[in-house]
Amino acid sequence: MAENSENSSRRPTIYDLAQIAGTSPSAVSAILNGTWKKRRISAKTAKRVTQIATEQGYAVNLQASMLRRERSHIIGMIVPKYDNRYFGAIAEQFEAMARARGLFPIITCTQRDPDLELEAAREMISYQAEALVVTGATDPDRIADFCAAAGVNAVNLDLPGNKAPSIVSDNFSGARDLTRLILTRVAQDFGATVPLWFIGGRPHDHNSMERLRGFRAAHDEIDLSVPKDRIIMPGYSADKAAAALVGHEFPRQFGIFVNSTITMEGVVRWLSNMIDMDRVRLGCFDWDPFAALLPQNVGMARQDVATMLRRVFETIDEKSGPSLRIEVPCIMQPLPQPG
Amino acid sequence: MAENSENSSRRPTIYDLAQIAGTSPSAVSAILNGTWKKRRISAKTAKRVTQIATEQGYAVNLQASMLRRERSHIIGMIVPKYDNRYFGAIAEQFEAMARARGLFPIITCTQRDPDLELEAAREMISYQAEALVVTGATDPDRIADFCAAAGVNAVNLDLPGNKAPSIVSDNFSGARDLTRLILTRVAQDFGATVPLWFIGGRPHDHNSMERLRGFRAAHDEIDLSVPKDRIIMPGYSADKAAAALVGHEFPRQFGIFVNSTITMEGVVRWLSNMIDMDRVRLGCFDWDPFAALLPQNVGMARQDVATMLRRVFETIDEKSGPSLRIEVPCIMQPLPQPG
DNA sequence: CATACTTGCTCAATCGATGTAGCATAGATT
DNA sequence: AATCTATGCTACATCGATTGAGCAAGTATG
Repeated sequence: MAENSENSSRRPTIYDLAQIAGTSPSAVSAILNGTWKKRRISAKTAKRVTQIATEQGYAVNLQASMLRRERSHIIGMIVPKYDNRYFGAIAEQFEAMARARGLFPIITCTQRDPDLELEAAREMISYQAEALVVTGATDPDRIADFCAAAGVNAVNLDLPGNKAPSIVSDNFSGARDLTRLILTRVAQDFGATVPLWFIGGRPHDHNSMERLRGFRAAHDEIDLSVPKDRIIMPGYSADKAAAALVGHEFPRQFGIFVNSTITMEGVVRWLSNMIDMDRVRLGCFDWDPFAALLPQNVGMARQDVATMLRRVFETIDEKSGPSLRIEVPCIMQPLPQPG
Repeated sequence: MAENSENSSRRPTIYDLAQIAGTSPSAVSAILNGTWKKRRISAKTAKRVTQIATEQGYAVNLQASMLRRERSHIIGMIVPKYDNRYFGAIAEQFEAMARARGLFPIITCTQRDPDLELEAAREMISYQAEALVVTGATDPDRIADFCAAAGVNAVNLDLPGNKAPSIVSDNFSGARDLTRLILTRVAQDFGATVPLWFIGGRPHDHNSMERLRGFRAAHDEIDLSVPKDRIIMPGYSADKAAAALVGHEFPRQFGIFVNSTITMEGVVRWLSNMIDMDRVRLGCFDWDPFAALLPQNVGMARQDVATMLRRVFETIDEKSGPSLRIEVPCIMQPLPQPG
């Protein structure tokens, strides 16, 4: 319908519309941004200009508008990957919540590359983002420093930092509860109270450390000690997990704590080469709908994305200090025995 | 490190830097955007200004820069969801490819809401996006019209339209090949050459129609006719698929064509309530790493995201007409029998 | 009839970066 | 000495939208 009549090459501006309507650019601007009543423009003129704007396929130049207004309403988010449900849910819900607050969300996926993370932050600041949510950054403090220098509000999500407020899952409690569940199910199904294996993650990664602490706490509660060689931390990737498992000896029946859904892919791949897959019970930190359907899976610690994001927006609104650290409990999803 | 010394409230501009450095804003601009050699600014001045810019935590105001330059280098993408690997891969690879071409990618997730789709397109155009990739839109033509009126290049991805060039998977061939594979495996494992069930999708959705055509073609090849009640299209969602399956009667052994990974979730949920899950063989259009590990799954038709996106960028560069329709073959991933 | 108020607009400065045109000085060439 | 060239900058208009200030014409009030 909307037809850019003659000079179809360039986008129309308020000056073009003003010329066509026989009014001033100021009037057009006021009409199109809704301040026309306050500025005492007649309804008749308003209607005419609006009509012309539609005909010409006009869209404000937000570059110019924001330059003048000195408010961008842009909120940026940095995400490492889109390859699991957790970050997918974060991105999706962040967008919806930002929009609901009248903000324009910009999300960038930085592939866990520290330089790309900084580059993305710099770009978002250049686009006049008013706040930045830094999710799962490998080096959150560098980004926070950079934001602070530019006077932009930053919040860490998922991985904590020291230079900006941080919202993270309660990895300790989540891992402890999940470990308890796996221990219980191993005891029930295999009739043995024995230490579990821990697979995935990096030994110096904050989240892995907290989860390992929870894993240990659940064992300590029932006076089990975990042999060192049962902690296998070759990174999160599926390939590394699968490779690491191949080199290990396992008893006839055993339980595994899987540190992420990505790691879980590797574990399941390895598992599928077993003759008897019923030898294993496992639980996974984080949630995936297919992983939830695996018969060996006794439960998943699902991170509470909605609550975390609510805290993120609160933190931004309150302009909290860098010492703030909020831990959001995970939602335990015990899985029923199939069949 | 970078410390915004006194007036930490507002971001420094080239005028602030010029004042501190004792030069003109023009010089600062030239130095910071790299054109200073051409403009015969001395290396000494350049070094000094760069230093000051870093100290002050300066970042260009791209709003102002783009307004002046009249080129934004922004490329927008509209995506329906982030809840499966296909759209996750699209978003991730689109970002990487856009960046590699010196463009700034903006992605928005529109939740399959036609109004939100149009709203997002309008917003991206207002941000001076130079091109728009419209992925899986419910109403691509409305968006294409809108883009055309604003003089913005649009390309449809995944779902085709008539008002802009479209890049889609070759759903027909992918579905036909997948159907062949399931039929073969059903024959091998169950010793019977019988028509399959088709589950998921909407009867008037382009992709579903094409896949159903492929499904039928593979049956026709071997002179099998598909009874009407074996085509179950209650939408893509997992819940609807699970609910639809519950009401059906199935023989002792049978095969299913699953129309998407989301649908697959519902199918597997339903499956997990079966006493004997080995009664079924299934194949799924689209790919998911966990779904690939299910023992009943004989293969997946993985959409070739990298190739599709390459075609998208080519199409944008060549400013192709609305009649262009490119079909990209799927990658068949037959799955080995586990154990 | 003069003054005040209302209505319906227009003018012009402004946001920050860019780039063309041009100016001043130093050194080289005729 | 006069001209030319190179070097190293500065001045200013510009991109499009916004907004405080203000103007002109009409209506109401004293």
